[in-house]
Amino acid sequence: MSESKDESAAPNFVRDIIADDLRSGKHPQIVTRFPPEPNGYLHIGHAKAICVDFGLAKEFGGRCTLRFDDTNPVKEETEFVESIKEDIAWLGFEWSDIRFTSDYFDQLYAWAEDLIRAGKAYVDSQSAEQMKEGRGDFGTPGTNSPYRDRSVEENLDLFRRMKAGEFAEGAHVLRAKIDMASPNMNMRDPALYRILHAHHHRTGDAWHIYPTYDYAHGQSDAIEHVTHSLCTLEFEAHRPLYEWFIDNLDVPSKPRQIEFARLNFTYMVMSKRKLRQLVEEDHVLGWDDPRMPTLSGMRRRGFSPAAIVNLCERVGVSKRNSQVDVSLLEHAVRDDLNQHSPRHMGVMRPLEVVLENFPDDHTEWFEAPQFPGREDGGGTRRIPLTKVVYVEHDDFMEEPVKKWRRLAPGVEVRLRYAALVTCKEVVKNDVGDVVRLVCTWDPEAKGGNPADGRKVKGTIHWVSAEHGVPATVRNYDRLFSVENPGAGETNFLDQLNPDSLEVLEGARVEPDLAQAEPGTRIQFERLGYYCVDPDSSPDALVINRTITLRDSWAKKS
RNA sequence: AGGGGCGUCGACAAGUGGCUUAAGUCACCAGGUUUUGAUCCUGGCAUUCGUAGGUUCGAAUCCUACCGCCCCUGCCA
Repeated sequence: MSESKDESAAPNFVRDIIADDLRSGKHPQIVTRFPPEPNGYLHIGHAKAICVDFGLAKEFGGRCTLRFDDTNPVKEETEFVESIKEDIAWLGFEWSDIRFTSDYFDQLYAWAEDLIRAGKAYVDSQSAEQMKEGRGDFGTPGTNSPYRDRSVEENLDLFRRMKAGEFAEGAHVLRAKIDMASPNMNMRDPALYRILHAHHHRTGDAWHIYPTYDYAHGQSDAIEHVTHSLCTLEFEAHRPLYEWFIDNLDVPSKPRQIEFARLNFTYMVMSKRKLRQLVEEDHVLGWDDPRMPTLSGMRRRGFSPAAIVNLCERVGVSKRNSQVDVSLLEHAVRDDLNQHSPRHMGVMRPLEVVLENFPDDHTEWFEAPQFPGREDGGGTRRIPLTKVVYVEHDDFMEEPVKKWRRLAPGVEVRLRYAALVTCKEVVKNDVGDVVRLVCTWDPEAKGGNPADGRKVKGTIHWVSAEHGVPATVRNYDRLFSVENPGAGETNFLDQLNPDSLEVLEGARVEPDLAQAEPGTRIQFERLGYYCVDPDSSPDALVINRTITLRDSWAKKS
């Protein structure tokens, strides 16, 4: 059991730390937490954090709590709480508890008074601008606030009145009394509480002061007995402060903060600001637009949770700022979909083919495996062949290039699983477009196996004109056309890929797809992986292309 | 400028003084199988670990200096 786990789990420094702590007996069991701020949708970057936080807890038999970091009522909404829960569950993880930092507001407040009584916090009445000036610079130490030496009594009185709502926003702020000359800016008397007369999504109007992230996070971890508080690199400089609170307060446990690099991909933007801009300025159709790197977008696109979890394991955990090649994501998606998506045929741009020697009004049925690669075929589906079929327009070339293995005048190809046909005639319209092919079929080669054993190189997909079901297919491609959207002086919006969405209204697909439920993931053979969109209905199929199959032929040409 | 991090193949990433004349994955290249030009299989792909010195019988791993990149001056998280 543990051996197979070791094989799949690549070593990383966080795993090492946890394993050491467990081995040494520092902790009998580990506790982690995933602490999203409920102010937006989760994206693929969060998926990595989820895999690390929940995944490591699961792997080592510990627990992970889901804690909404709701210390800023002006930015947070309940709507996001639900979508975050849905996304985590979709990825397959279970939280041991759901908590909110706001659950701890009373305790946090009590600790703040403790700090004041210990002479380690004070109410500053400077303006934000004055505080900024007093903070100094990277090179120069800050200066103490003129309010820094207020008495404990005065501080307590002021702080309580802040809490009671007696002051305007910005009038006062509670600060830790640490060191205005610290080379670490975070230690120059950081703010603990600010006055905010805002309605909180959970505590309503009960509070007029709210704790800052720095003041709330570590203590919340301590309350939950978190052993390993895993976060991203930008919090590294906050760790001394995190520890200062833990050391100066009577907290129930001593969590350890460990930072690791966030996940970035080529051809993507991940910042909340940019994602919001894409949605609000209508560059995409919403937060769950299949081109978005949000988990809801990827879900709608057809990415499977297993693919995303596998990807995170492949990417690993380190402290290096890095940007992962999207091809790694694409590989993870194809790898999982290849194993789990039943095969079907669908013609994106239909070209009519008439089998002239095929009996009129006749339907020939064939059985085709759902998973041709598997030994047992993974089950079968039935597909009808009729006199008129559609093939992919791209699969015909009047003047074939060298090494062409598809339809062309005089050439014989296989209609996958069904027949061998030879192109006899090309019919064009007034402007010279090919509108129809007249072919013959070999009645002796049912299923596509020639009686004489002759080699037929090309196999193409097709759909019966009579039985095929019309569908709208939405082909998605990467949202940006450059590896680093917005790098340097450029505006990322100028680098949107104009072809990120292509809508095909006239596709025809196998009849057994007519009743497919939204969310159904399939492969259209020779094309790619697809997923039935939520917009789909039995009389108006809408299918999203998740990702194409690899195509070494297209690459060559 | 001060502080905190990080630099191993095109992209991720193992490795923490000898079993490494540096794992694995993606990408890429070359073959094979194939009723998906898919999958699958095989082979190739860093004499070198940011650079320069040093310690050592022996260094990607230790020391020194230098170079580069990222983060930090919100009453955001």
